[in-house]
Amino acid sequence: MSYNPSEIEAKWQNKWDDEKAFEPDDALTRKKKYILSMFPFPSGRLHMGHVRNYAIGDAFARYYRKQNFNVLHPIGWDAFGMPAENAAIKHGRHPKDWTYSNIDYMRKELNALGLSFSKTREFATCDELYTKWEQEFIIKMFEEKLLYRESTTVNWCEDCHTVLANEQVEEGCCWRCDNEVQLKEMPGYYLDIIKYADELLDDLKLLEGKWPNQVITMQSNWIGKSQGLEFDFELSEASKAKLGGNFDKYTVFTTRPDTIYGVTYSALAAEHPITKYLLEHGQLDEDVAQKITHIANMTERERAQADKEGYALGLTVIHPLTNEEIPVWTANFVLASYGGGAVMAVPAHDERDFEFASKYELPIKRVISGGEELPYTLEGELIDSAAFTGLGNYQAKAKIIAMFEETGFGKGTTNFKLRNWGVSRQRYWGAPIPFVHCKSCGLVPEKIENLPIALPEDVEITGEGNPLENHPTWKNCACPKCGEDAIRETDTLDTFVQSSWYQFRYATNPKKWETTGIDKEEANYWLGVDQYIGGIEHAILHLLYARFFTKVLRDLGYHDIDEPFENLLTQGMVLMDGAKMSKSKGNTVDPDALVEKYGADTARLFTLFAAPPAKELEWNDSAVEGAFRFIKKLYDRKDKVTQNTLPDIDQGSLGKESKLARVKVYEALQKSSDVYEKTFAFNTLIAACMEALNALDKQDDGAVWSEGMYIMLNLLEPIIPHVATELSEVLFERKNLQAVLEVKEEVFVQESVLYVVMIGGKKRTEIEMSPSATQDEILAAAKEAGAKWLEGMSIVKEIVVPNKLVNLAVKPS
RNA sequence: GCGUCAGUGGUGGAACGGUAGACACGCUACCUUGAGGGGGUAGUGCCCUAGUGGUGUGGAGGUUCAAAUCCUCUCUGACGCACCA
Repeated sequence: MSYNPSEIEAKWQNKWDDEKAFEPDDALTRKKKYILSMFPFPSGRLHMGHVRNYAIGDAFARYYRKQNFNVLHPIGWDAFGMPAENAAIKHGRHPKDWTYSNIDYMRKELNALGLSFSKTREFATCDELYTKWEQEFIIKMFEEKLLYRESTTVNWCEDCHTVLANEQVEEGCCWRCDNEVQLKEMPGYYLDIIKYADELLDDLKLLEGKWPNQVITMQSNWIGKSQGLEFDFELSEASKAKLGGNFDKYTVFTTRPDTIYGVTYSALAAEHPITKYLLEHGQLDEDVAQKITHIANMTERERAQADKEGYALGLTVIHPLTNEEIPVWTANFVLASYGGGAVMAVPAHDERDFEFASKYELPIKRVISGGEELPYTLEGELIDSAAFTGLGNYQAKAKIIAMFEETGFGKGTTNFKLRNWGVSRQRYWGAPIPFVHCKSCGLVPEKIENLPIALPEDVEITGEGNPLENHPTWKNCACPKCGEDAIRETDTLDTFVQSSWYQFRYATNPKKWETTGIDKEEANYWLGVDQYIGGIEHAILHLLYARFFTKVLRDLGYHDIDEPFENLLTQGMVLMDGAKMSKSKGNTVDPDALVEKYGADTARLFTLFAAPPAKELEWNDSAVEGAFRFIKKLYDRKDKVTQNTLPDIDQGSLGKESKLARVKVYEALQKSSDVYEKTFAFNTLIAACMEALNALDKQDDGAVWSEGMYIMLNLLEPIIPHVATELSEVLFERKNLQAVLEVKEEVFVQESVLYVVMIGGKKRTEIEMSPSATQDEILAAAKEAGAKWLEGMSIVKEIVVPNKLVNLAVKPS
């Protein structure tokens, strides 16, 4: 019978369902592996990126199951989010209906790929039971003051009608719709991720060698820790008077306290309270005021692209060390969101300060020696710096900070680029933020026993505003504290909140889902995730948030885990004609059609064979055919097998080709643990199996064939599970899939060893030697064989690499 | 500008510092088939005077008996960050 993938695949998918083959043990006694591929958004259909992601994860899960681990390999749905609402607006379907029917369809698609997911642990993040626990966490975070509500300038996407977190702004545009982001002042809920910035940064060390370097560096840069000095500039008396006595001083931050004697001006952001005061009280010339307002209305990105621009504010401050009076300017390069929105400017040793000072003819004073031109930003000795003159600038930094601390004028401090995570979204299809606004009690969290605060279903979604705002019976409620009339919060949580803790939900036994959010004992057993697989695009967003949530939930007592994802594999994109597959470009391949035509095993084999997982995968129709051909060949060779167990083979009785075939088979077996545990180079493991099959084909010993298939099917089962299980069933009653296979070293013992003879570093000839040959014998044979190239030469050095080669270093004699 | 990663045949890609190009795709020739498809055999980095020849892993140096691999510089590309004081 010839290879019929659809029949075989349906048969085994049903059988696996019946056998409940992929559920982890409830008992937490065996060694465990938690294998997780990032869960999908239920967009409607699977794409090739999903196939790649889940093929990789499934290979790990099946491999470790065969190594006798208790394996948790779950799947779920990242189900809240804008596309559901957009679909509702476009097609008039309710987001809930749209989402759950997409899930039903995509579940079937995943099933057709033969992925070994636990079926009992599946959930969607829009399930009310999931929302319930999430809301509990949010309330606990509020109680611990990790969640707060505040009105600030936020990133606003007009297209999506919602606020965006800093991490969701890419090159000044919305991460989802690419619309330009605007600035807007409005209230919102924030998670104090900065409180965990140090731990998030330090613990990156624990991930070295286990996460891609690139991701670690990106996170480290994003957190952006810098250490320096924070001190106050006292305003001059005249300036205090000008500000109506409302301000005495303001704080600045610098990472270069060693240059403090070179300060020639100070600059404030357009949004700084002092700048604002001057604007609001008409203290500035009208055209200057207009220009400053114009700057304030620009996004950070626009300002970054603009030329340096600033205006003197007619104020002065006192230099804390020299008591000089220093002019205060406002400048478009000073960011309101960092370091208090005010800087000391040292044009001699900072490029921005220099550019600005040059443009506005402000004085420039060198205080660090070195180099010829200004600005000079490298190391050097201090000059013209009072008692610190002559010190190296590195040493001076520490001394100046110490001096400020002693005198109480300032202190050493740390600043982060990381901003607190804004989690409120003005959208319907998300988890409601479980708070109530009460006239007398203020902001009040819901009572835990009232959770979940579920979304009302009777809403009309038009795209104009948040439907929760227009739903009186939902919006109007009683205050959980005083019982008076109150208004429910209508903002919902960022969808990244749901994906920040799903790894803990899977680890909690579904039997407890009604009564427990995260089971501590089970979380401690299953986590960290032993292998996490997903796209590089989450390097900052999801992976940073999930690390943060893990630490917060730990501190709230839900578990004792520090890092959620032990090992991370970031898969490359799937490309067609060099470009990312996308509907808009029309260069997609439909996984359903692929499975229909060739079967799931071919789809999986191709995606794992065509490129190593971390690299981009270029689509190639002919290579898919090639993968199909290999499976077909493997299937056809079942007739070569003569025994239904692993045979004992007398190596001595075999011909040369059979011996070589055994070598290839055992080389593949040896490679397998390396691939799963270290290199992840599935492509080379598949290549090794192809070599083994090619070598088996060159001989006809039934026992060698039986042994070869027994082992190869075991190795290939994680990759092409249907056909490998089918053949294993027919040939070996699946005994080969239960066994942990051992390498037989005697297979590698050869009667003769081929040595390459190199003369002067060039390959010249080969010699065949007995494995017991001494070094002298090998050298003698090499010299004889290479006599032709040794003529007129004298040997200066002789190298013998056992079982590999001889290198004779020569020079003309 | 800064950071990370990567540059190997026509293509995807292999190579503990030890025979560069495994494996696969494509291509060429031949065999099988009525054709197509499928299968099989042989060949396939480049150059030449065709050899047990020369050369070859973006480029230039270096370390080594030996370098795609290690070091220095440089070029190119991808991704990320980007006035962070």
